[in-house]
Amino acid sequence: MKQKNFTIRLYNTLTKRKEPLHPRTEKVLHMYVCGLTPYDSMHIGHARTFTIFDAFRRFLEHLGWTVIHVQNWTDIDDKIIQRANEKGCSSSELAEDYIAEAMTDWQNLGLCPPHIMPRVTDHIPEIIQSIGELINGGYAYQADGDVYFSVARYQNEFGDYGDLSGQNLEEIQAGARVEPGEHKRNPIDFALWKRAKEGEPFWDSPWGRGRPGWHIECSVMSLKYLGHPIDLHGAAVELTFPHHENEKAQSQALVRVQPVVRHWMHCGVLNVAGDKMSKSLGNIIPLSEALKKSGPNDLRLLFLSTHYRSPLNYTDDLMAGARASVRRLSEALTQVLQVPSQPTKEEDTTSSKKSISLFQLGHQSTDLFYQALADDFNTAEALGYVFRMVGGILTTLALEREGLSPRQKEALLFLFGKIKSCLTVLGFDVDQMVTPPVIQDEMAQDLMTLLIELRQKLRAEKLFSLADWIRSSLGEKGIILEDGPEGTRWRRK
RNA sequence: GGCGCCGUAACCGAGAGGCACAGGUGCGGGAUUGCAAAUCCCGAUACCCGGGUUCGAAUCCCGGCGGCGCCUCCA
Repeated sequence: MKQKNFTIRLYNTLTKRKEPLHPRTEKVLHMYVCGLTPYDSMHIGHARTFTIFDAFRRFLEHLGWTVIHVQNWTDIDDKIIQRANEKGCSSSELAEDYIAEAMTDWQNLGLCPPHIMPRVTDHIPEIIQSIGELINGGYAYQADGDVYFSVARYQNEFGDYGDLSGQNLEEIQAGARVEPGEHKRNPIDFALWKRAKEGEPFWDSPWGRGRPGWHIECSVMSLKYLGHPIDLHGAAVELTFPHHENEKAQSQALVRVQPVVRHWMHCGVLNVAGDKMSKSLGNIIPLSEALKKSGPNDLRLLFLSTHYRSPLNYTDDLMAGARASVRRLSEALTQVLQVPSQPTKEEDTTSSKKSISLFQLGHQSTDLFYQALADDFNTAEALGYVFRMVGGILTTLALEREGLSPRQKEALLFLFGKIKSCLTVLGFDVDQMVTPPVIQDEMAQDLMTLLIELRQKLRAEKLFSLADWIRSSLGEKGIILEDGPEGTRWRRK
């Protein structure tokens, strides 16, 4: 698979079209993804966004690309300061705590760590230097300890402000506001440097004590680690304006390359039962909370079963559906693992034909799988092809109860390999799907085994009411027993 | 109000001129099962509305209606 040469087409927010992904060096993608502002726990909306970029990265890597993945921590900002004040700790303590927590969540979700995760507070000198350059270039001005970016001045020279978010200057102008205490020449100008108020954390700068504005950190850090033009810049759509529009203007003013980002990839937001997650609605679902009920595979399936640009409306039913889908995958894969030890029957014309069509199913579905991903990363369609292979396996196994021919066995194992490979490309943990559940506590594990054996003995004695009582009692504890031909297995509900 | 996205079965969700075989979840019937579960088979239900273009429209165009996002807090 590594030698496959696909043209990868991806919707570009800047041009509003699907375009071939053209990195500046062939098969090397410089990818910057806007990361978290660590002022609170990571929630499932973040998880969706990061899962999408994680899967996209794995897809490219699987095709033999090198992806240089940079994702920042915006570890100083107004929300962090406010939160730290509420909690009575310092901004950096607060940020570090949430960064540590997010890294754990990140791992639990099964995400590849980005190669570089720069913190804003580690880049203050670079940021100050860049702001200085913008002032020298005439793109920025000081006002009472603040430094603002002059959109009008930028627009004069580059003429593309508003292109990314699809707005013209008048429209932006109409909506622009000036906060009390700001000294902008023009309401659409935005802060590069904010003067520190009483009690706020600060860094010394040529313009006095303060901290970076919201957008400059991404310009500075993306350029520092990725150079330019940056091949792909990603985040959720809601960052398109103002964040990315402003970031793009600053970066272009800094390096005078247009476009400084070749491809903007934005994914849709996640809503909860129709509403945007917000503190006032109290409907924020922390990732750690979601991971208590569902495994990383379940969440990943949920996120990838909708096209990345569509909004995703999270509900418990939908989550349960995703969990059931993963169970179907596990079921099929687990069953194939038992194929080698199943009785073999003689090869004949029929079994040979059947195995050929299974091989075809595998080849064709895998092909379509990659094509779907190459066409604007359509994971929803791609997963459909995986499930076609799953159907092929389960149907064959159900139909050939009395035995499989050698070639049929081969074909099933071939499908297993294809499914595993496809799922791995998207970042699923296939090993976890085929691993029976374990109990960490050894004693508890022994008791469980004992209970199952006891129940088997009761069933052998036809003491079904007792056996059923054990099963339903365990059911109340969230443990489901399944009696199959190979014995009884258990799983968590 | 401006800009953008969207409307496909009970639900989720692909498809973008050529028969609605996507796929998943759920539901009904059957097989299997001591009974369940799991699995298999069969089944039901869908292209928001109205015009237009076309031999042919879910798909393209126009107009409605409805929903969502952004419009300086946002992943």
